[in-house]
Amino acid sequence: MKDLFSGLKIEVNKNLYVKDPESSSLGKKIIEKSIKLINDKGFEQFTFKKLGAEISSNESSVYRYFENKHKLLLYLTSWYWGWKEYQLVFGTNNIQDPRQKLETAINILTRSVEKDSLTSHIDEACLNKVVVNEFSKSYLTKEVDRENKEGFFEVYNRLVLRLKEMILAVDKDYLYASSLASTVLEGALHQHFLKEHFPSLTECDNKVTPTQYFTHLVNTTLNYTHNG
Amino acid sequence: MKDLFSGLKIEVNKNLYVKDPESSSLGKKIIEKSIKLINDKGFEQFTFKKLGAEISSNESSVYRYFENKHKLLLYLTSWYWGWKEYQLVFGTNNIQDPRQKLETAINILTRSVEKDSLTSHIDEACLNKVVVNEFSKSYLTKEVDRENKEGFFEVYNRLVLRLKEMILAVDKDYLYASSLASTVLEGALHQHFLKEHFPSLTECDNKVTPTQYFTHLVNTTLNYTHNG
DNA sequence: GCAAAAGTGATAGTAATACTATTATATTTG
DNA sequence: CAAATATAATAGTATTACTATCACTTTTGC
Repeated sequence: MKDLFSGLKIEVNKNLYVKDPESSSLGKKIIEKSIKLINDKGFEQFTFKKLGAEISSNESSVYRYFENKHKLLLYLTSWYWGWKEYQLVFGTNNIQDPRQKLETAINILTRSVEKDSLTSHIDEACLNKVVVNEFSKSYLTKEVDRENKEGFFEVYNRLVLRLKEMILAVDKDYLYASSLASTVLEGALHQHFLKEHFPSLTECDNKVTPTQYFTHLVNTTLNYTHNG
Repeated sequence: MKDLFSGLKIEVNKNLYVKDPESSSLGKKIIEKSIKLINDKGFEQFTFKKLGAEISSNESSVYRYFENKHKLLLYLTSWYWGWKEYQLVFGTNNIQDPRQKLETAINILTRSVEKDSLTSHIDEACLNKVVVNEFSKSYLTKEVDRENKEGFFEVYNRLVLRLKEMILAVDKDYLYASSLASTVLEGALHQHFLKEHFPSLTECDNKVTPTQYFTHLVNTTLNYTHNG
């Protein structure tokens, strides 16, 4: 995986940051430590002051990179979805059979993230936990429409559309391809969360994965023979 | 609907409030106006000070009913799920055919909420919007395990279990009944949200409902003929 | 090699939030 | 009608989410 991606920069919307954190070592430290700190404390208890201490600097330095913690969260989650998008595109592009392609896509998009480091400063497994716990908070806001217009959710939108196209390639008559695609992406985060905190609300555990569940769900739904 | 429920009190966990808001007219006003205010401003911008002004009282009065706004949100969402549970139980209890029963359940749990007032002070349609936008924030916290142990999510847990049982009644060999049940409940909120803010990520709109999508999804999945 | 520019770290300050505490007044109830 | 309880108002604290300023350091461009 590493070789495929080395030297590759994941693009996020430029309005999410004041100064590109990838452009300096302090910026990279901000990204690295913010992921750990949000994972440790939760987004509500995470502050730029605490982050400043963590990077042996202070609040004001962080503000030079990000306007506020909401934008930082949008940056981190956009990066995550961009990273998933690369995995999806490279992982499926040489598969001819639509059914096989879709199954691979679902695997990539719903599996747990192992330590598999594309970049030295981003711990993808930790970022995955942050996404599971905090991604919803990035769009469940009163500013969502304006921010969506500004392109802050562009990567995520594109990812759902890619999955939708793969669903339609398997069954062009399926009526709910977008909804199913968004259900798989969002639902996978949710099942991973339930696994940890509400085990009675899911079959997923150490042995059963969200990937198995969603693969079965999509397969049975698209196998259904339509009338006429 | 009204007749069935009149005089019925929806039970929520007693540790969610300091003083039962149903026990006084000020308490009812707190519930009534908090729903509207959270819906207007979003949970992050909602404060007890603003709520105090709204009920022509002040902050300190609100604190006598609820420890903090997080507990108030838990109270409101628990009430909502309790209300849904009554609809589910009364709406399905005389249906014999498991398939028909499940279809009715999905309809009740995924449909949009119309003005249909069980209580004078709770606007269920408005509360439904609050649940769509804010419910996730009530459990995506670092305190979720402790609070779950305390029973703060009891009603929701029970609702998923009820739906799970109905799924198993249709197909006792289906391997992912809990996951499917939690997907339907959570996914319905999500599809309603997408309909409003990310229309390209869902087929749901004025004509297609989340209910149709989930009914189709569950039907096709449980219609699938197993090998052996 | 040096001056200018840019980046960083530290401190101070503001308005708002999320409370706690106290007290006076109003209302309920035994 | 007195005692208990509920409410309203005010004040105060620590923290948050910033903005502004300034000194110091590092980078860079000629």
